This record gives sequence, structure tokens and C-alpha cells, in this order.
Amino acid sequence: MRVFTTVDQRIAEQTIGRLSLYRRLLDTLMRDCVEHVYSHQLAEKTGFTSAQVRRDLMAVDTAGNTRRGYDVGELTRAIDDYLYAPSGQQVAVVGIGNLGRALLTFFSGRRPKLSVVAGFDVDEQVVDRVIHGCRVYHMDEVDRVVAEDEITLAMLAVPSEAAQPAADVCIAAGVSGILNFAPVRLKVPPSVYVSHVDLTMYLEMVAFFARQTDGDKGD
Amino acid sequence: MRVFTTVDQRIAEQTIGRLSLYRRLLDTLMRDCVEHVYSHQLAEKTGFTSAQVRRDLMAVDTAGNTRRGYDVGELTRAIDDYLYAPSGQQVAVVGIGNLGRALLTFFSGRRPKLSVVAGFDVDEQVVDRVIHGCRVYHMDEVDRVVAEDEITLAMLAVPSEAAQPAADVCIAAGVSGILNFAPVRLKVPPSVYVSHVDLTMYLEMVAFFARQTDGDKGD
DNA sequence: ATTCAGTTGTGACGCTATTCACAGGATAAG
DNA sequence: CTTATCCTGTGAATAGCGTCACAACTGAAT
Repeated sequence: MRVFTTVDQRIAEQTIGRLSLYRRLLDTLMRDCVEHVYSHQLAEKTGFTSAQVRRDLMAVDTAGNTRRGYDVGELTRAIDDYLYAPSGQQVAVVGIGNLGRALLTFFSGRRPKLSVVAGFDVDEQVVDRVIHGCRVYHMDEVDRVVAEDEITLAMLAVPSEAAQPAADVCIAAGVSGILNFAPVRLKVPPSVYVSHVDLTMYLEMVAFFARQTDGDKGD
Repeated sequence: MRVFTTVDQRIAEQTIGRLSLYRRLLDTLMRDCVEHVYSHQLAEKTGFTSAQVRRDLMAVDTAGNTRRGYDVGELTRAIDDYLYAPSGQQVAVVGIGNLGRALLTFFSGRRPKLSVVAGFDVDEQVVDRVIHGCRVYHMDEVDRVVAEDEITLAMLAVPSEAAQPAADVCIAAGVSGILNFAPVRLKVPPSVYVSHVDLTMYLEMVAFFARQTDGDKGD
């Protein structure tokens, strides 16, 4: 039905986020051997509206059938093509404390196009160990390993005060995307994309809104 | 300067998030013994605009001085009053794997008004141990411990398939806010506020936008 | 072949969040 | 006291995102 996909003008971050969610859902549909899916079904399972789903899917090169909805296999391919680099992207975890380990565990083999291939730390106790199938290197080796393994993304799970220096080292080595878990705002050049996962902020938001829906005690 | 703070009409989630960030910033200003701060300074340090900062602060009961800006101590108090329950809120971490441990470590003593007071798991290896000053109980005890310790918030760091049952147990015990780290959408009654921290989604977003700012190779 | 039910793709619209821009106000200097 | 400066608080304008609603379409049933 779609004729041609034109140059994607400024896609909204929200749309990319939702596409990622649809993509995950499609995996479970595939596993259940579902062949077609309607926008309202995706909507129901994700909590968005069907119009929202269709609007989001306009960004990817797909064509729903007006009678059967979307072909699960084809939609999967379309989102993959849109969302992922053809050859995949390599990721490093910087800071192998509890959080770093959790990230290694969590992402191990989760998305084939995004593989966590290295960990970095300064603590001699973890350097050179293999954690969850992932070799941990000393921070001194960021430059070499990032180049050799063609790492383009880094997840920062280091203490606040170490975050900016760690980011600088990663960027100098060629990393162009950072997922920062440290509670500080990073200064980076405009060619680097940073997303900040602020756990304290999330918890405080939940605390606030939980009180609102609650018995509304106090203020 | 402000005359009176009226009943807060539907505050935006974004505003609460930013207030939390301002609040954290104020801590560092206090430590550095800074007495006053302008909206444009807060803006600079957080990456928002000064108008945004002032607009956000309209929600809290404060009054900036047109010449000296905001009094750091007073602004801190005002945000605290607005954001936190007077008596604080207690938090539990459900699922004491790597991520759960990371959360225990991370939040230990970070915010006085939000104290993580219990962990829950089903694994006998961790049950009854004390991790980072926090006692870990068996999931069977959620009901009792939540009631006794007046826990109102839960952070779910369990595997996907365990997330919904765990949420149900917590809600039945009286929890009204959930921060969910499992990659599934939780079904909860409207009286419960859920926020979803989707690590896969965040990483995929960074991967996508890093490629955009990058050499723009492929599509 | 025709009708019918139910879906997609999308222009138009509406709502909400953010930014603009300025009146009003505080302080310091003269 | 007066002026100059530079801030806050906020109404109005703007922008960005999501929703509505409907024409176009598909396939099944008759």
C-alpha cells in the first residue's frame, strides 16, 4: 500500500522507543507462530492507541494489509531495517560493579544486532576476568579494544565522579552513543548522543505519583 | 513574591522529573556553600532553559528574589515539601540478583525521604541475608513485611515471567507505586502508579540516534 | 458481481509542554 | 532619591505529539 519511503524527517525519540517495544512484541508473536497482527492488537498489548501504532509504523518501510493487518514477519524485517545498523553495533559496559554486572547479564544475547562485547574497569580484581561471556579490560585499554572490536556504544555504570572522565575516554576512542547511569549530566560534543537513565529521578517520580493516586495523604 | 500556591492542577510528569534533578543539584550547591542561584544557572547545569526552570518552580511554594535569584536553602525546602511525603516513604527491592543488588547499593542512604528497607527473593541463598544494610526476606513474607515496615513502593528487578506475579503480590500487600525493570508491561489497578524502566529500549534508542549523529552510515 | 465488515494510511485537529517576551520588582550605585 | 541593571513570574505564542475521523481498500460471503 505504501508507495515509497521518503527521507525520514526528524523522527521523534518517542517513536523510536515505541518501535523498539513493538519489535520486542513481534518476537513473542513469532514464537507463538502468529502470522498477522492488527494495529489495535499491538496497541492493546503495549498500552498505546491503534492510531498511535499506525502513525509510528509509517516511519518504517512496511505496508499493512487492510484486511489482515500487518504480516508479522515482514513487519519484523521492516522495523529491524529501520532500527538497526545492517551489520549490528557493538557495545561496551564501563564500570563492572553490581550495576555493570547486571547490564552484562541482562544484555547477554538479548538482541543479536546489539552485542555487548567488552567490559572496562579500573579494579584489578575484575580486570582480565570473563563475566557472563564478556571479557573485562582495564580502562587503559579502552582505546585499543574499542578500535579492535569496533565498539560504537558505551553504557556507563561508574560512580558519579568517574562518569565524565570515562565518557571522555570512550568518546576519544570513537564511541558515538552513551547510555549513562551515573547521576550527573555529561558534557559531550554534538556528534555524540547521550541518554541518561536517572534511577533516583525515576524513583522520586514513582514516589510522588504513587502518593497522588493513593489516599492522597499529606502533600 | 508569590502570593499563594493554589491547589496543584494536574502536574506534568516531566515537571516532577525536572524538580528531582533541580533538587539534586541544590545538594551540591549547598555543599559548596552557595547561598543564591539564578534560574539561568540551574538551566545551564541541567541543560534546560531558564524559562523552563522558572515555570517548573511555579509548582512549588517558593519565591525567587528578582535580584538575587533563589535562596538555595529555601528552594531546597520548598522542593522537598512538594516532592516528598512529610514522613518519607519506604521502598522494597524485589528480586535480589545483580540488578537488585545494584539498586540496593545505589539507593543506600541516597535520599533520606526514600529509604530502601527490605529486599525480597525466592532464592534460599539470599533470603535472610543482609545485603548493603538491607535484610532480604522470602517472597512469602511480602505481606507481613510491607505492612510492618509501611512500605509503599517497590522496585521490581525480577525475570520477565516473574514480574506480573510479583507485582500482584506487592499490590495486594499495599504497595501503591512500582518501578519495573522487567521488560514486560504490568497490568495493575488504576490506584497503583507504575513506571517502566526499559533497558533494552533505552539501548536501542541510543543505538539508533548514535547512528544518526554519526557518519550516518546505512539506514 | 456485488455487498459488507473491518482494516489501513493520513490530513486535519486539539491538547499539552515549552519558549517568548515583557511588566513588575529588587538592589546597588550615584 | 533616582537611575540603571538584571532578575522573576507569567500571559501569550509556538511547537510537538498524539488523536480523530474518514476515504480507500481488501477479502469474504452471498
